Amino acid sequence: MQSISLNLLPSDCARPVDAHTIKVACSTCNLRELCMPMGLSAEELERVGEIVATRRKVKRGTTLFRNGEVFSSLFAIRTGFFKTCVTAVDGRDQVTGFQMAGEIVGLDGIVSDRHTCDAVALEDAEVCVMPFNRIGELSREIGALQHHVHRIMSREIVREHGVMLLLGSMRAEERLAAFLLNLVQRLHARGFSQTELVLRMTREEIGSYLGLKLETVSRTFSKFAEDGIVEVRQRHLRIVDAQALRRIVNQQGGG
Amino acid sequence: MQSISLNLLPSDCARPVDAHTIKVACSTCNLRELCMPMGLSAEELERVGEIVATRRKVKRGTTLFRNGEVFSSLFAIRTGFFKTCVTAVDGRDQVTGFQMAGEIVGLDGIVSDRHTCDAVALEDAEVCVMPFNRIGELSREIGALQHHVHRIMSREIVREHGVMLLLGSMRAEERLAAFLLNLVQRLHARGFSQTELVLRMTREEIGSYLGLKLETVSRTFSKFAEDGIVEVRQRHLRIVDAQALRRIVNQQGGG
DNA sequence: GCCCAAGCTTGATCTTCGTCAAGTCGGGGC
DNA sequence: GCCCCGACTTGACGAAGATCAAGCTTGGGC
Repeated sequence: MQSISLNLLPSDCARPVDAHTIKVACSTCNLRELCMPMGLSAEELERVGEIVATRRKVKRGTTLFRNGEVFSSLFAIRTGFFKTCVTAVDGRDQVTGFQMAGEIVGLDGIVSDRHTCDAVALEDAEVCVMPFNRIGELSREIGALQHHVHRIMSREIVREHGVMLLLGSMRAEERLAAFLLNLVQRLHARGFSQTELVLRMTREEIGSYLGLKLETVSRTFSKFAEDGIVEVRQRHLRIVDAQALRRIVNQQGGG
Repeated sequence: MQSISLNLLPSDCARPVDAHTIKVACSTCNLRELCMPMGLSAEELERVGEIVATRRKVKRGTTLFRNGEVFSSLFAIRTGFFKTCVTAVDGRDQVTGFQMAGEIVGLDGIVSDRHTCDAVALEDAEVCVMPFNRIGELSREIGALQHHVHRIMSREIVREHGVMLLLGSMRAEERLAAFLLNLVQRLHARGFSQTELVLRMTREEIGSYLGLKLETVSRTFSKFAEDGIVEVRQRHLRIVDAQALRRIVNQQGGG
């Protein structure tokens, strides 16, 4: 099975990169179609590429940003895997999403100029730092970029609607099935297997995201394994019967 | 359940309004500070006001837009009260929010040029129709408008994070307490009482939003009433002890 | 290669909320 | 003013998942 790259990192974790380097990097980046607007002229593509001010490496277990920190940039994930989570005043916290290469984090910070959640690397990662004022300036000139930014934010809103549906009306098996299908679909879109994956997060983190306790996540994995739907060995997962997962998600909650 | 209405509208429900009328309306609208960016020059304010192409009345029980319909405009609520809800393939649906005067609906449609949820008026309502391409054009020229649009979308993302926390980690009493505090706070910001309100939605709709069944919502209201925290008479609510509600929300889920 | 702690699994029991059922209330239409 | 239906309340019971507890697995650090 293909593992998501492990970026063994040198110590320079936030080095500036000159524009030329970035231009080349963006236009040759295989994540281009995930991060960048489509249908740009060569000149526009070059200018949009210059949005990326720096790269930043984030070690596993450390935060890219934290609740309360000043917001100044959005981040495009180049490599690695993140979770974002919000924390209530009483200390409870809730994983609000898992993000992988090509996805954008930091949108939560725009409204109040401060981040309102934490972004934690679940494996060593690298992100492109995109100063938000630079995005603003350039999207005033390049319509496709402006629309792209709007689409990214709207997509996040729609994704969260889906999570609300999941949390509000699905049972444990349905939630986990939906989660696995979503994860494997996104990995597949990045060239990974449709059937095998390595979970980068703990049972507890999955549980937090799905509104379940870690024991319930574990038991549900075991149930799926018994039923021959998946094979589970710790964080290594093989989806044996994706159709069964789809049936589980689409069946009415009531039975 | 409401019948599926096809917007059989009286003819004055989507009437164009000339720019002068709108300019006057927007600049005198007491919702201005909710809808419009702050810190604009008089000239900018006038131009931003021209975004509103038409007004549209939406009768109680009918939809402003529906899942699958082509997206072309955002809507600013002038009067009335809406719910938005998403529907799963199996027919389950989930209320994703309740919107009141000064709030913006339709952001879900940007990503795919189609709406992905329904917006239903819970009381007779009127909205300002703001064609999205016009917003795009003008925000290229007026930086404050551009930032305003970004902030509105980011605010929605952050709001949904809060709902995810609620759905993922709170118990029934905490959910309802958080819901009531949020509702009364938003009403208060619009000049209504801090302690009395009329619920525009059914117990079932509250339950859908909070991931609870209507019986649980009803029982929890009764419990709050027994404890002297609120007075409930059908949809009329008086909050007697807001501090108690805050304590309920902030207490750890575990006890 | 070994050790250890973090993460995971599994079982037993308890709690919360959902389900089903049987009323009651109240506002809109006549 | 009365009727009726949709909305709401309340009770009894059951099921899903939480909690508590005990033991297992494994991979990362030495």
